[in-house]
Amino acid sequence: MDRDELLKLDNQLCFTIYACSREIIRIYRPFLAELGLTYTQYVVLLVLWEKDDITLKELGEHLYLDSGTLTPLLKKMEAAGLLFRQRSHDDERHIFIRLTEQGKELKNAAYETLQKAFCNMPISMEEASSIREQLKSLLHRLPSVRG
Amino acid sequence: MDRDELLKLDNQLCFTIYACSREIIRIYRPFLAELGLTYTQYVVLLVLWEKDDITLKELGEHLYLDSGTLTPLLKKMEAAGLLFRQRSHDDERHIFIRLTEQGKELKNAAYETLQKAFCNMPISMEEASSIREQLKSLLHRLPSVRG
DNA sequence: CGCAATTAGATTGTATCAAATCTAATCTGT
DNA sequence: ACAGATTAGATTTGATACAATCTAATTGCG
Repeated sequence: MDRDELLKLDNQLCFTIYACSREIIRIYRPFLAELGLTYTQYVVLLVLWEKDDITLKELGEHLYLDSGTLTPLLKKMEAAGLLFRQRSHDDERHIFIRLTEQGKELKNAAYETLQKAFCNMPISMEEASSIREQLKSLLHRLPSVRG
Repeated sequence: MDRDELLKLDNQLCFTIYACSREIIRIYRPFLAELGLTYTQYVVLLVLWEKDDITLKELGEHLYLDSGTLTPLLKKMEAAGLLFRQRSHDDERHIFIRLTEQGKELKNAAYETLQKAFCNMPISMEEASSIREQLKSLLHRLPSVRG
């Protein structure tokens, strides 16, 4: 590909993914607002609903986020009554994150809300699934700072 | 799909795109730093290298970004000597963005740098192109605040 | 043991993003 | 002409992201 072609916005996979990410989150935003959640708070809960009582580090590995992002986010969610942050007795360097009852309860409302949000997405389950698997394959191949 | 399946992080197209976006930008970051650019500054230049002398609004339409993001970004790039911001004489509500010679020059270095960056991506041109077209198709179907 | 290296998390500073609001300029219908 | 609606940008505020740096705790090894 020549210079001008390679540098066209339209030919950039990275930009397409970047733009898609922001536009999809924009669509989710009003639905998540009904739950009182931001998008990042929502994905934190997705992890905890699957596996509760994990360390901040493990949470960050699932989400590809570091402590600089998670620490203030989790403090806000703790203040909102969604979860607890508790240092490990064995090794005080670890912080364990546990859902409150309220945090666990929210899963039901989230399920209803997310179904509505998905209906607003002009894409079939099959197409979504196909693109998702292709991107997951790419994501797992990418060199990571987390090894 | 039942409740637990639907709410699994692994089954979320939106999260996969969101994580991919950040991880790819992370890979680009050190390469762009060689050019003295952040990722957002780089995509602004991609647009201007294709079509110079456009309004802030048109720039925002290409990038899916609004003035709240672009105004401070463009002021920083103006201060860095990459572009000029100039109000239209005909309609002073419009700001035209024009590259400086330095801004135009940077395209050559960016081409070299981006080739290097792409070599670091564990993906073939064909696969990248295929995923890109699928995501562009989705992106163009999404309802937009910009109509 | 005792010290260097490692590790987890917190903090700080910079750079996005986006919703809401504001100002100035232009357009529209009568 | 002119009031009301629309439009383009700027500003403000709040929420991420992330690199770099710091602190405290733990581990590895001679």
